[in-house]
Amino acid sequence: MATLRDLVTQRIASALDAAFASGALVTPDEAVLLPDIEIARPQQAEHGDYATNLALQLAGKLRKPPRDVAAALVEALAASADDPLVARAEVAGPGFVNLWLAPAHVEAAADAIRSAGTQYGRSEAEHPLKINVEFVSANPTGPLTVGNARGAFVGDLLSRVLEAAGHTITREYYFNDSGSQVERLGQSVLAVRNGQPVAEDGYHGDYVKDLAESLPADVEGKALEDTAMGGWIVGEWASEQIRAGIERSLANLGVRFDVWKSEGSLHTEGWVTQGVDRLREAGQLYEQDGAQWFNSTAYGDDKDRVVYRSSGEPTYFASDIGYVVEKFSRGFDELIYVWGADHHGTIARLHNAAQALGFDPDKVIVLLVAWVRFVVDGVEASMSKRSGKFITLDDLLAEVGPDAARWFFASRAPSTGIDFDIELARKQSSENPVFYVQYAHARISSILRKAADEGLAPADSVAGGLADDPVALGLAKELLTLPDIVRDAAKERQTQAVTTFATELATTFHAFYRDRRVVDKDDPQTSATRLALVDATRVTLASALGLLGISAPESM
RNA sequence: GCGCCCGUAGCUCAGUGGAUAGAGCGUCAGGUUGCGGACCUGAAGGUCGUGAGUUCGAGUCUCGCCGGGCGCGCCA
Repeated sequence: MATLRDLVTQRIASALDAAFASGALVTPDEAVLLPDIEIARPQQAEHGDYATNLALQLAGKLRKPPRDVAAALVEALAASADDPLVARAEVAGPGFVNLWLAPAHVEAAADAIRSAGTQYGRSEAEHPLKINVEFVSANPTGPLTVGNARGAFVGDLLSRVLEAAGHTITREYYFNDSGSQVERLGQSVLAVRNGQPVAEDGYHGDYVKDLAESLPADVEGKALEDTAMGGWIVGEWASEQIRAGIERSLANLGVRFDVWKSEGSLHTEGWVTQGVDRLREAGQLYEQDGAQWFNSTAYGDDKDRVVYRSSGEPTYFASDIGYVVEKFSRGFDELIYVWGADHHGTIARLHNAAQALGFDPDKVIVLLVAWVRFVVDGVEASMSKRSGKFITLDDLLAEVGPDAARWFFASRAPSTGIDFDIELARKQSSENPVFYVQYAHARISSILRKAADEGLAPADSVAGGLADDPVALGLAKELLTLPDIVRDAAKERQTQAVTTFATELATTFHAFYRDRRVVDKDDPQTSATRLALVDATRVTLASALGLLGISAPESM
């Protein structure tokens, strides 16, 4: 389904064709490559509902003053009051063409919002993709911290936006259940259970004590005292307990994963071997000092990378290679990795390996999420699972709730660092803009209840009811931009624009509410139209919030 | 040393190359004989780190510099 911006853009494109056909615009002797038509919503109302800089871009190529080109475009648009889409067009400034939408179109589109319901804002993708989004992927050696959790927010929000833009998403959690850290975890749990001190490089958090207390006398039928493998056995057990706990924490946040993939399974299922074999067949694998190296420098890396150590053990990178092969074997068009910024040094080798494996490296997309620093009383505090000092996702959700937490992360670019002060978060949560938006939704719900009590109902259609009221028309126009906002967000792979939209829409609604009486028994016809408009606003707010996984309360 | 990220109002942050750079919080001054005051109106507050360049037009693109962060392992 075409968005409003699509419709206006198409309209300008046909006007441009008409201008050339009529001779109003003429190309010089040589061929002219026409620019893509871009339109934007101007900041100022007097600049129209949409504006295009097409004439400015075309002027040089056509060797004609920008305002003359703009005038030819306006002429070709031949907009008039009874035009179905564009009611007015004019030349402005250095050569902008400003457009005003036809009220009848706005009214019809506002009606469509209400019939779309919670699906409003979603659109079909021109090229729907099957996308794998891998995120969080924190190893299960301790609860999720606020730092890990940022990836959970970013990954889930991104997935939601991509889904709304018409793509099919698989949410995936990748974890390592077989490394030496698992053994260390097991030894730490055993030490606590046996009343012994935990090794310096072990795990010290309170959760280790909890695990020790719930540790059964034997795991998988193996008594723990009489085996040198106790660390491993207990480690695997503890790791799974923690993984299940992480899954519960994420569920509290409203994040669910379609696939939990362990690194070990990539080996046992043969994907790593298959991937490395393909590199060897491609002639990009060689042996040196007893180790197997990937020829990453051939693709621009600053050094080659070890795949199998001289001990014969595979590296983490070997697993990555196998994982790329495994993921593409499931038919994904794109792989998105949400990684902590500290992993940026490994992006090049991943891309290079994908290319050497015969995949399009542009389909392997790594999004970096900046650090979250843990600040106490304005001073940075260390946060590590080993030391046991950290704020968990559960702590955060207990303090501020999932809605405020989601909004907090959704409204910031993933690439900017965050100093996270839990005291400040607690204090500010009541001032979180999310409540401002939710309040607008609750207020509308209340208005609709009040209207029903008084025997008033929203009109089936607002047709003919908005044109004469600039305040109502302005609100309606704002509702219509959500699908374009969502589509852009998916394209940019960022979600801030959705929170900005929701905040601005709430502001516009509150102003409308101040200036226009909605429930009015003395004027039932106007009241019915306004109730319909307000209901469309409610749907739009609920959609924008729902898109971010945030609730839209009927009262608060 | 090399690479990546960041630098916008007092604070936290938005800002697809476009017209007069915005929001929330904070500060100050106001607003309710009508539908939710978790609201609204107004004011103060900016050399967009800095210097060049590209462009009709730069917070946005390119290069240099300054400041902060993170990487640079046969760790994960």
